[in-house]
Amino acid sequence: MEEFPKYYGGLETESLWQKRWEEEGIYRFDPDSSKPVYSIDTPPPTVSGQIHIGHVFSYTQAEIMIRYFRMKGFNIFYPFGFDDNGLPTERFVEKQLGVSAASLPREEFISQCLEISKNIEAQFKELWQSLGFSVDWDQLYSTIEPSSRRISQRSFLDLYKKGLVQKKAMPALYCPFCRTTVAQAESEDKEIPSQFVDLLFHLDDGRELIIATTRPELLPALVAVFVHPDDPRYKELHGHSVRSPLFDREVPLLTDGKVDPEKGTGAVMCCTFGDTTDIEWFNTHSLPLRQVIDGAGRLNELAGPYQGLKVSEARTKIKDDLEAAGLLRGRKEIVHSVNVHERCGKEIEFLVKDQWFIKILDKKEELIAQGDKIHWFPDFMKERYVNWVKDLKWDWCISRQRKYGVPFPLWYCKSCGQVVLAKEEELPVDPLQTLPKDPCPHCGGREFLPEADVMDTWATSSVTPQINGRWGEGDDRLEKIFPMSLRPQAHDIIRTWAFYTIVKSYYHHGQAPWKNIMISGHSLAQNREKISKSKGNAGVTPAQIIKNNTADTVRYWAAGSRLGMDTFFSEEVLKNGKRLITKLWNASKFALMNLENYRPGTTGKRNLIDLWILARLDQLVEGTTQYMEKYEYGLALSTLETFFWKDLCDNYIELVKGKIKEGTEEERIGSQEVLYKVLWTTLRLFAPFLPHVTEEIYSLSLKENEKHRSIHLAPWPENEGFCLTGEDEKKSLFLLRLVDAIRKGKTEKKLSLAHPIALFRFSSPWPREDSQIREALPTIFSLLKVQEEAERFEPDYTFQEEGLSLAIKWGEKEEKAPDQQRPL
RNA sequence: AGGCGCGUAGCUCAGUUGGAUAGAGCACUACCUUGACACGGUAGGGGUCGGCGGUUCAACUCCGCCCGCGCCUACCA
Repeated sequence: MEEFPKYYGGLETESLWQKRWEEEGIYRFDPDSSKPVYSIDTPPPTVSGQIHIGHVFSYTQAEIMIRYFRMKGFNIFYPFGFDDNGLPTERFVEKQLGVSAASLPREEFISQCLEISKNIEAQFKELWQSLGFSVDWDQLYSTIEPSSRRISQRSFLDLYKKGLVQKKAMPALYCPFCRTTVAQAESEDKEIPSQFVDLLFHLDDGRELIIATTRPELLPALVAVFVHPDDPRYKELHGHSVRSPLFDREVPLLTDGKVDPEKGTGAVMCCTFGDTTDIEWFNTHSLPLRQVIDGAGRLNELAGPYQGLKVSEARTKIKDDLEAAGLLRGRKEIVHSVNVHERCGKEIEFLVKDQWFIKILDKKEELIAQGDKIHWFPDFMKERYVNWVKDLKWDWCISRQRKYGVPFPLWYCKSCGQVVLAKEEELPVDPLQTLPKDPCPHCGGREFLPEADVMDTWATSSVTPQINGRWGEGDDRLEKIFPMSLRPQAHDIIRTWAFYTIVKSYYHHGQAPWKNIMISGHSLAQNREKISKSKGNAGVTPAQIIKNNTADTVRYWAAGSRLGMDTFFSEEVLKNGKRLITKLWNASKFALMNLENYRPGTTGKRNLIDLWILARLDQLVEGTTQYMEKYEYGLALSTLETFFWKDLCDNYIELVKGKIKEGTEEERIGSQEVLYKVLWTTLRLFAPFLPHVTEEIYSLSLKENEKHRSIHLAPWPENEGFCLTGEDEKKSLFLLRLVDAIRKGKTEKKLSLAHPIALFRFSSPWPREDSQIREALPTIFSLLKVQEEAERFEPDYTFQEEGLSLAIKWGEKEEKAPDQQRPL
């Protein structure tokens, strides 16, 4: 056994172990192993800015579980990846460089993206390593690398051949600022101040009609006016037409039950398009299309004199002109919530564009059924998935009018206009760079137009199981790892990563991508708000927090709440973690001191105290294992912590000291064997949570005997069937009560726990000469300095409760020699 | 407005299928340097379990309504 240092090395020790784990490759996936495979589909973080403590919270919880499964004997496939293409990365790079993508040539912009991504990815990897993550870094992937692009394009071709993706012109969410369409998942709500204005319209017979709107700039896009069919105010107007102010266009007055008579004046403008209701009416009432906003967010020729103005400029100008013409009858300041693009915060418009859509709306039932086949932890998170799918209003639009991303593998034939797909062997292909080798299969044409859009970033990051499984790349990796065992992620991305990945796996393979999904909560900022890049409330960086506290301490914090629950970042909890690590170090050090003359494997005589801790240990193994099986790492840890601190340190280790020092050889070996077993088991139970300190203790002590290369490759402890029942159990608990009672006596009399007890007697429900109790007494007397048991004496202190009474005569405290006193 | 979750000691959180005086850590009080650990130990104070009603022999736990907070979705006339 090596020398056990007085103090634990903390950060330095951690980085040494991180390096050794990596060098020795102990977390590598072994494709030839006969163990059952456990594969993890880790969400590739988006390269779009700095990582914050919330990411650490979520990823650490998963990592703890993965360490558990490794110890349970699984062959772990734990890859890591980065999602480094698409709009999020583009926006990030634009910000970093202070340029817009449009102002740079495509090639140059892409090479800038790649360079900046590489830097960020290096930082990510360093951070994960500094937390001791047991990732197999040989499996590292990025969603922009050629094989990922190929698989992403293969995914598109497969969907195309199955008729699950189609190009169609229909209203889509469009961000004029980013100049691209976006998916429903990329829009979010934002409270924005606005003005509700009353406009004066005239009916065809000259009567007046007031309509309230927040978007007067859409007047040139007016296609109808709606009222509620039962609204008495407007009953007589049914069938008439309405003339719009300023633009002098005549549109029909129609009725629809969706109109809320309470809102505004109960009469509504329907423009193409102001909101989702407009789209609905456009479809249900077959209205004409009048699109006045262009891709740059400016009004077009349909707006007449307002052509070229931005939406916001046009809004002001049109209001001013209406006012001047006496057609604006009222203004009301309001704050309303508006759909904005999550990446830039700018208002989203609905524009009709020719876009590629993956079919969702007519597959909702099947997609919900797939979600149902996955085990969700915690189970209620499934509701969020189901609700999201149920409420979807759009098919999944995957066209992005951007530069950096995976291109569509197709061209359009110039003569017949048909789609010409790339061939499997050409992938990955950039249609802007190359042309089809063969003539158009539809008409034999030889000239082609490339599809210039790129795919939505999620079109790529939704195929992570396929990327990890090298789908279609000519080996059997996919069969080995798919469906993947676990998807770990936070609850905010159920609607994106989880949803899209389920869609893709179901469409490609007819099954859900994972067996289990664990959904973690968020780490909240001090004011109970979600931490997010846009709010800038992330606080201290994770790297700094680890530096200040060690990785094991940060992991302890991350494990400190139940799965799925949001938690605060808390210095307090970090402090507790540090205390635990120190205690673990000290307790191990002391246990090992007491094991110095013990030969592992030998057995001796056990007393009731030994049997009690073994029984508690089995309960602990049972309890923590059950919690881990339910992904309740937090409950497992707190059970473990309570056992370690209360049962092991405060009681067993204290009690066993005397027996090991003063007992017979048989007694000594009996307790040493138990102590060894308890220490080894406890360390392994702590290992997934505190991988560094447990590895360090293990390597300094038990490794010599246990022989596993790392504690993390040792098996998770099993229940060995120890338990105390009947009288044995009652007697063991009695002995612990006896210890408590004596401690209480000393404390009440304000004496040191080491204060000698000159004379002592006690009574129990068992005969005086009960051998099991007798055997355990020297241990207790040694700890509490009981010098002599006596029948008759005048006590200084007595204590009595059900089944236990005792009497004590205090002894004289020995003065310590000055040289024995602890130096300051 | 709908969905999901949360509301337990001053703070951070446990309390698994309803069952005796509701738990832990921090903080607080008193005492104790005990042979690993004062980043320790022993004892103690502190809670109308968000509110109201219901089911039950029994409710922190189940049901209904309400209040507060968070997240997701909807609401742009």
